[in-house]
Amino acid sequence: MNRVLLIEDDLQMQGLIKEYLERFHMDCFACSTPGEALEALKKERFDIAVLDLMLPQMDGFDLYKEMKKIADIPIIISSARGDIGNKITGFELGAEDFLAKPYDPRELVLRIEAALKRGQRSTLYKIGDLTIDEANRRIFIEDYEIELTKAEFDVLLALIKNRGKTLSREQIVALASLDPQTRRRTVDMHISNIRQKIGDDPKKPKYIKSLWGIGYRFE
Amino acid sequence: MNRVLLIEDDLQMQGLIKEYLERFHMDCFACSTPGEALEALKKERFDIAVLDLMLPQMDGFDLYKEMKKIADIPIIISSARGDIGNKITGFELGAEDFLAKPYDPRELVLRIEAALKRGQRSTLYKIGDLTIDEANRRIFIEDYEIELTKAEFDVLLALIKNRGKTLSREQIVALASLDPQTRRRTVDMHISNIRQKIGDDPKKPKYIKSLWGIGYRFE
DNA sequence: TGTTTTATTGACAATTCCTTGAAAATTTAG
DNA sequence: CTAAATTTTCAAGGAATTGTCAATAAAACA
Repeated sequence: MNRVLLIEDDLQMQGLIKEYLERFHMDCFACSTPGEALEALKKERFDIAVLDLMLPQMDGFDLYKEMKKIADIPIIISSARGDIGNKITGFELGAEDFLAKPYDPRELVLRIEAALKRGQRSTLYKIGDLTIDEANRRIFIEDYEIELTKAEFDVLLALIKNRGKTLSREQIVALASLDPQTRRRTVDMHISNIRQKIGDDPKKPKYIKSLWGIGYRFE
Repeated sequence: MNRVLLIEDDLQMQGLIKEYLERFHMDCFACSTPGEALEALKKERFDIAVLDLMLPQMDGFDLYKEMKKIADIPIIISSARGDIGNKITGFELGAEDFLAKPYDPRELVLRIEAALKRGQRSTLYKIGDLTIDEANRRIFIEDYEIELTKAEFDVLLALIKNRGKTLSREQIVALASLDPQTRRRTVDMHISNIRQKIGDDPKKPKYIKSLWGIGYRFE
């Protein structure tokens, strides 16, 4: 059962939404102040949060940031239309979704469901400075993105998924789903290009080690 | 019967619109000055208002705010195209809908009906200069509307809803609910057209990036 | 119906990537 | 230490992909 943290200062609205969410089999914890929200977030596990930006004690944007620090769950922002104005938008803030008030509770349910479904985030492999986002096919090195070609990405991913294991060139071709006719030298070339792009020196490699006469190994 | 408050200083236009609305079974109260408008709003109930921004005695934006204070009904703003310019858009102000003049009275009728039926307001995606109004299927770039075809809109929306994610052409077809038989090259063509219309250069794209051998990604 | 708009497709150029041979560098074996 | 084997890298050629024009088919519209 999905747990929803609802932050809404209008108590009437709060009750209505909570009722709705529960009718759709969601466990909803509702609160009306930033303090309560942060408290709850520290103590309990939530799958998603719905945050009304117009709160009294604390600026909604600050609360958003505080929440993200405590638990990195998707946050749907709601706000009276027009209040956002020239300021930063919910999306720019990184919100999962954005709803203008007044909204239909049914729509909120749909958006929560969509966000949770979407939120099946792709696997991240983090090794040293490297971060590999599998489904999105993106590579970062210390927060800077590195652009790899299709084959390079597939080779690197195969190595990382089998890190610690020594792979022959033939195995790499198979694991990376390259054209089965790919020659051994071509694999070398891909490795060379990858090393160059991620800044790995073949002589004293941090990531991809060459095993003389055998193949390569990621470590 | 729906009551419409029309604020329009061009008396000829005013008469035309009023006549149209009444033909479509709407009760229309027309006025040509801010004073009359506020007066009417205080005294009578309206379901929706249509406000022409170019009024003499008072700045249209101020009038908009005054009206919202008196009665929080949806307000459709009309304005000579281009007059909005760099300023705040009708949307940012919180307008229910926005019409560039000159407009077809029939379109106004449709939009009023849509606004009333909707009751709740549609989501806006704002990314950089782009604003996408999902329910109204309209796209704005720096407050100017861009016209996309159905397929183009659906493709762009799919990309935006999955921004940051790398999508194959097949995924785009599915996410945009295009004809499942749509060929890969057709997707390219849609992307090309979208890019041209939103002014995105494929060589150094601000919005839609091509991933060689993989697909596209919105960022 | 005829007219206009939109989607699709082929063609071609431009671009990017993969492959390959060979030279240079490195490692291993004798 | 020298020679052979292997890896690394360069650079060029060729293959595949993408961008876009223009023509056509399909669809929407009046």
